[in-house]
Amino acid sequence: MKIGELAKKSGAGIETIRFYERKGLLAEPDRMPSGYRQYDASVVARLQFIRRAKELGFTLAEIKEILALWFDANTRCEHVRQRAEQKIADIEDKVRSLHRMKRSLKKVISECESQDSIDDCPLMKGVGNASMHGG
Amino acid sequence: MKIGELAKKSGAGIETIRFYERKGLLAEPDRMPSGYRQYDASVVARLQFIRRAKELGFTLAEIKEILALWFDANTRCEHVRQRAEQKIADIEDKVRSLHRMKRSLKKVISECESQDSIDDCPLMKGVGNASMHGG
DNA sequence: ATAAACTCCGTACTATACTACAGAGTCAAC
DNA sequence: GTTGACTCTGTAGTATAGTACGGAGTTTAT
Repeated sequence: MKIGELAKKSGAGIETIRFYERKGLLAEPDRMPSGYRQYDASVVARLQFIRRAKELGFTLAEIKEILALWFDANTRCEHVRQRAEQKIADIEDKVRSLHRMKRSLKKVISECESQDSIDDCPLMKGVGNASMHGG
Repeated sequence: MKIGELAKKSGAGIETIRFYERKGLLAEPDRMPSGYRQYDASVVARLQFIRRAKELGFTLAEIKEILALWFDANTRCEHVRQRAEQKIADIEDKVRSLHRMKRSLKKVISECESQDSIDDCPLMKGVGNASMHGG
């Protein structure tokens, strides 16, 4: 498939795809005789993974690392394992924080109904109560 | 406390604190007669919350919204509830994706040991196997 | 009193992650 | 066989989120 179709299927822009290639997040694809880039279907999933990982707060540099883990696994096993375990720890950390945020937001909702005090949120413990209403 | 102490306690830079003020993530603080900004302890937690939320992939604009939820709760209840529920749904989505990533990374580790095939990852289903080894 | 450290405001610079040209070549349909 | 859509490379511009001055005034320690 050509770059335009890949862009459509993955939801990324054409320029973004070429940008990722320059940055090493996508391998340099085969070229047609004309010089046009030629992609196979797997790149769609790879681009969607990149997008999702970005939404989760990973930088392109980190995503590049994570992607590499899948393809280095056979080659430099022990080193890769350590990096993968570090990434898992990072992820578990993020999950815990998200759970805390979620619980706090639920509290907001229930207090919205009961008009109780609002500042016993674990993350937001007294998070500054200056007037932001309308900033 | 003055801005320098706040910076030290929160881990944010002085310039960053002023930047957040300009962006409306922090309320304009009281001033001393000299014009120096005067903060109370609660702002430390607020800044730490901002940092964590950033690591979780929220933009400053989103963080501003989330922060507002805690202080708008009394005023525009029903509207706030809906926004809070949307944020919770976003968060649950992020958590699910992180769990998937984690499971995939664990698989990498176990396959690292067993040398099995690597591409039955839910997110990474055949995520492009062009040679990235050394990019 | 005076030096060192801190703060003020405004502007300019940086890094990351795109996004948009310009000017040329290629392919697909009529 | 030409029009229009697509692609190429390279460079330049944008948005977000800071970060770093410059030149001034303020506070603290000696």
